[in-house]
Amino acid sequence: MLEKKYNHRNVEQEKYETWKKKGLFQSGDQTKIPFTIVIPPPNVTGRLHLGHAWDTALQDIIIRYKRMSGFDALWLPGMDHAGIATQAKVDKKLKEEGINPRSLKREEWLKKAWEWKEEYANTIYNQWGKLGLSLDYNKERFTLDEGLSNAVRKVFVDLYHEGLIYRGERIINWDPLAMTALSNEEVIYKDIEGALYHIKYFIKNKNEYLEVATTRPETLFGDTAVAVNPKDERYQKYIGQSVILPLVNKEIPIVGDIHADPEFGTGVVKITPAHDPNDYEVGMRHNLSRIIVMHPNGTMNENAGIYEGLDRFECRKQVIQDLKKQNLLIKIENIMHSVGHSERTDVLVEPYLSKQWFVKMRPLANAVLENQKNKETKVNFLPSRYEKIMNHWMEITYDWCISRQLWWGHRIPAWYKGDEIYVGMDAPLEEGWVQDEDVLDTWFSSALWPFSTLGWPELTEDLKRYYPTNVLVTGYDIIPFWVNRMTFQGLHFTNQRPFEYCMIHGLIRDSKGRKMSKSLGNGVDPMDVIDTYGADALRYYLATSTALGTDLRYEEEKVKSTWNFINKIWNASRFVLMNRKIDTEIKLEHLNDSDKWILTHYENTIKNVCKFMDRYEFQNVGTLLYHFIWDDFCDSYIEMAKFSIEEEHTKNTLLFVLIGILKMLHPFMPYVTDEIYHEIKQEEITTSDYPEYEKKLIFKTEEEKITDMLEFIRIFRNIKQENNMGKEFFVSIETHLPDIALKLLKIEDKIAIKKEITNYAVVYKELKATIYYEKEQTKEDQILKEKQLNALKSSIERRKKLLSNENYVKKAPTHLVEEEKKKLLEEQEKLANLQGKDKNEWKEN
RNA sequence: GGGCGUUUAGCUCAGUUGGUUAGAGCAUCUGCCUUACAAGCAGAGGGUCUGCGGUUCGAGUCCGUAAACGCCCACCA
Repeated sequence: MLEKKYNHRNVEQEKYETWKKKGLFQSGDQTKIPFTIVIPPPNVTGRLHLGHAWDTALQDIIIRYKRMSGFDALWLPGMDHAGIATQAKVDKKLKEEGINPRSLKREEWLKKAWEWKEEYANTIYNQWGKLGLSLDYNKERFTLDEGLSNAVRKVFVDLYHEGLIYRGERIINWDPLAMTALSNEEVIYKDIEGALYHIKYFIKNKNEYLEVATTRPETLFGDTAVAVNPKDERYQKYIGQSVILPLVNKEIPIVGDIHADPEFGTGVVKITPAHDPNDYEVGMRHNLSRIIVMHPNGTMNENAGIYEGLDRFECRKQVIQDLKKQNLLIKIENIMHSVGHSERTDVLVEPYLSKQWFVKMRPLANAVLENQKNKETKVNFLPSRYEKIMNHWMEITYDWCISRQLWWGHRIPAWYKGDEIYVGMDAPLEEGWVQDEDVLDTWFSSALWPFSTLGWPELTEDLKRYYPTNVLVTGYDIIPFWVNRMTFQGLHFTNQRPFEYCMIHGLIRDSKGRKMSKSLGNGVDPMDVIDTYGADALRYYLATSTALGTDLRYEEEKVKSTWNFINKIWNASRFVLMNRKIDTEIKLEHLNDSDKWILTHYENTIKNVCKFMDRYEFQNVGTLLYHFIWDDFCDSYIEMAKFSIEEEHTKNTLLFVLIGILKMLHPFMPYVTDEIYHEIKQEEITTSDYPEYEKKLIFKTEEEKITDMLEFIRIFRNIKQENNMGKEFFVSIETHLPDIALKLLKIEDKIAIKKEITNYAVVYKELKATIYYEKEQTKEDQILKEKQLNALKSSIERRKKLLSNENYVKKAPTHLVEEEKKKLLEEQEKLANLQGKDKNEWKEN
């Protein structure tokens, strides 16, 4: 028997290990149709946050539903090595231990990194377990494991030979703290306060100067020209002449280039080809030399002369001071401008000329755009608007910088010998080749995740069976990093979309709508929530509280009320089990009206729940189940069942419906449903069959009868309560009322013959009764009655008007018109009835 | 500059292809310890669905327009 109180800790304890031992999450039943989800591999950088809990809860709900619906469900787990993020954490830890991470040999450092990985992977296993995720651990992968590394090399080598990967010197985004190149996606633009420094660049041999405005004066050591717009009448005459670069006293040309916008600043722009992407282009057009002025760590190099060694921002201060001294600084204009920051380290990104590896994006992106036009083969986004995000990215994307100056990652399979380059799966056999020191962007391997995890490039049984995957679940913030890249790599290498559907959820915010972040300290640890309310409550809350694709404000109150809901289920189950006839099969026979009523509601619930489950609209599922369980099953049916609890049909109906409820709830609340289900059956609910809609359990007539009766009861109670009746009243029943109504209303001993005292009519459809109440009617009572009458009258008026509208009668669906007519008649009768009573009263008074 | 989203009860959110008098949770008010549950039961109050215009017999829902808030992308000397 279930414990008296629902205790989530007791319920959830140790269950997960049992499930795993029993192999409930294993895929592979060849007799079934496969259904696959690959988990978005969490980074091995730390603990899972609420966003992970949400993301994985959604996936677990889908996979459990599919498993119960007869699919060979595979939910493939795994983790991501998370190159730059993990390396930063490992370095930080080493520094805390007093070790300079760069003083270690690569192999030594990697050993430390693997130790870190093991530790954090264990944390994540633990958290997955707490969340109750039905992952098939037999298929688990890690982005750095051998198979996946092989897939990464294969992709690199193939793209290289197809001309879609190349090595070149370009302006890239440089992170001076992590000392690595970044992709565009890893740069976060933030509006910060800055300044536009207006500097005099004197024209050679003249006492004239051009006013150059720049936000980064420290880069002037790399200036190799100044540019003006060739159409700018102010400066045309200077094109071809030279200016003297301040502080450096070097002569550099004045060029005419459309990049200079006459409207912006002074219309004169300094050109620093090695430190700005636009300047790089200008430099190419005018054949300018490229001077790098910084070391990789953001300090100035030898090209900065006396400023060598200074940090870039320190140098900026010095340069400004020195320009001021030489009277070369015209003014400092404070501006707000957006500046790129490194996603991981948050330092200002430095545009930097550097030799890196790139993926040539245009052909790959075009293939995606083409494929999205084909309804049969495209990736379907849920909600569909997110497709535009991907398509837009595909339209504007440019080459992807994939090399990273890190140790933690897939080493680039390129070897150099002098000027020769060799790219291949393995090192060349001859001596003298040196492998590229760099590793690949972590997203390069994640981009292959849906197929590399299934054994690609080998054509394995798993790949054939489970690929393409059915649905990918992730947040909208990950679309550019991951979804887009999986899509083009999947198309290119497997000729198929990597997933049929891409289900997008939002971000978790705090109750004030702010992003959860470490700096704000408003983060919520899902493990704390689980400890307080249980994983079941958290999962149900996360999955059902918001529509697909929109953000979620975390509110503890709501988790708490979900806990109450589970407690309700727990208690209802206790009631059913207490009254259970042991060891009998459930046979739905000799049903009474209320049995038929709940069965009808139950079947309709199944039908609608399945509809919404299939569309992944869990919010709607939540609403349906909540209403059905709490209102219909608990508050209505169980209350009715109490009057026939000794009868077999009642016991059977209770148990039958409870089983279905547990099954429908199971994907959302695996723990508590498992616990209760085991009290009923020996089998596992996880692998049991999902309820199916059965039309033969729909009883329209009885359903209507009980629904009307319940509504009648509600009206009756309302009148009693509104008039503060207490127990001093009598009732005359004027039409047939089911016995159960008398029982529910507790009026079996109050039936009386008509009395000429204060009375109230209770009318609903065919059901009528009059309550006699031995109390003088007060003014308030009369006002109340008047109010009721007026509401009724206006409703009748509304219906009359509607029905007299020819267009409505002609064009609206017939059943609606009929319904209107019926309601009108009912209300008119009710009005007549009420007014009749009123007349009596007024005669009395 | 381009695009997207949101705006519904005090708060957080639902609202299917347009169809009675717009729903839920929490909060509020009233009455109840009724033997599954007081973390509960029974009942109630609370909304000009952001504004304006249009289509329609009928608009929270479709179209146009404006505003507020938020997000994404691009540019930024």
